[in-house]
Amino acid sequence: MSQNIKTDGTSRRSIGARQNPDTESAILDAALDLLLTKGPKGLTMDAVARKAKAGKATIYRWWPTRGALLLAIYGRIKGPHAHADTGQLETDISAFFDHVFAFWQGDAGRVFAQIIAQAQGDAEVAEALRQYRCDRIDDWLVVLKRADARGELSNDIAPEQIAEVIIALAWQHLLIDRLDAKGADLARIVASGILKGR
Amino acid sequence: MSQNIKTDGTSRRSIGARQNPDTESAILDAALDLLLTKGPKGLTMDAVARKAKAGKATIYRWWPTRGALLLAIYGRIKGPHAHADTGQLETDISAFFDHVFAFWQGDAGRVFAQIIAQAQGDAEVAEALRQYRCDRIDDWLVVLKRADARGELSNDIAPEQIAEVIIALAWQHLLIDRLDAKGADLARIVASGILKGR
DNA sequence: TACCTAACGAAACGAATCGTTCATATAGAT
DNA sequence: ATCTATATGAACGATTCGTTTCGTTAGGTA
Repeated sequence: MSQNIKTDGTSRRSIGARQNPDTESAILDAALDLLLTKGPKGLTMDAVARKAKAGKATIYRWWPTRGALLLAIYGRIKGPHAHADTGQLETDISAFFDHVFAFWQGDAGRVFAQIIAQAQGDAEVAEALRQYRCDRIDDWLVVLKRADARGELSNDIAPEQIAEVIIALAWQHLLIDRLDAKGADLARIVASGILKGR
Repeated sequence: MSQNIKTDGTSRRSIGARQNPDTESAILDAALDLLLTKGPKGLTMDAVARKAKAGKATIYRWWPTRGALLLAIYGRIKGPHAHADTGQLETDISAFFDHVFAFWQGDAGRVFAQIIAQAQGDAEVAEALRQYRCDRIDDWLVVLKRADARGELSNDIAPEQIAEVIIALAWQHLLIDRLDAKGADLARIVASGILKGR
């Protein structure tokens, strides 16, 4: 029996038959703050609703699962994925590592790590992560095509594989909290390989 | 008020003032089975206790957290980490990828992925994972020392970095469910690099 | 032999979270 | 003016959490 609906004007109200942007902001802000301050176990639907002063029904209407909420949070904080074009592949790679590590040292790193974690048991998040990774690989293919036009690439390695190695190294450093690595060190080994001579 | 203690003899009982190995086995078996069949969300303390016909107090006594339980499960199913010695570094690396991917395609892969996931919010698991990774790097340093003695290694890449790249690639394929990759393809790019010439 | 101690299964506890449902309000759309 | 869709607080039953208590079992010690 619910009969006491406050009409004091301080709470957000419906703005009609459409999503209230203020409500969306409040919910995602609350979710991000809870994740960063209380950790992944603090990101509960109840806590988000309390902090955002929203109804759980509203949250479940737009983000039916914890995974959907995580993806929305990351989509809100991630910026564009601009790759430097230094004219040389190795320095492009080095710049990428430095840039992404700096980005991840802010809020985004913890959020993205949680998405990877959530993907290990949530098919929806796993698929979204797979797609996101493919997009980032495509970004690299552009850079690699430029490098190939300059004659930098070895002929017997597929560009997709090169991109996968770069991404694997980036994820690894995120997952084990080693975002202080030097991009140049990582770029050198990727570019030159480990064998003496060719 | 608990007053009905079954004494039918079918349940495990205390074997005195020491841990009952049968109880340990039953609990870890139940936990592993739940993780594999019901997924990470199915691995609850209550469910483990029910399936193992054990008291929750017993579980919490030996494995106070979910993370501790995960680590115990993995410790129970992982085998020794023997590295092939083919006389050539690239084929050693290739054999490693094929071996670990085959191993992870069994139960161990899902368990290890869950450990990585749990580490993104559980300091105890994170520390255990970090230590485990260091041990695997040390394994590789032995292999790399052999390769260096054969004159295979480039001088300007630290062996630790080589091992880190190999492990990063292995984790990446586990986390995105790409354990069907060919070890030879991964080994080639690690060994030879991507640049034309040296 | 007679205690002491610790592990064990079972049950129950309060707290927290889950996902859902309900009634009521709000306001755009028709 | 009516219809439709959204936003909200409140409450629900179910589940899990971590802890505690109880009675039982058996090794260790004196």
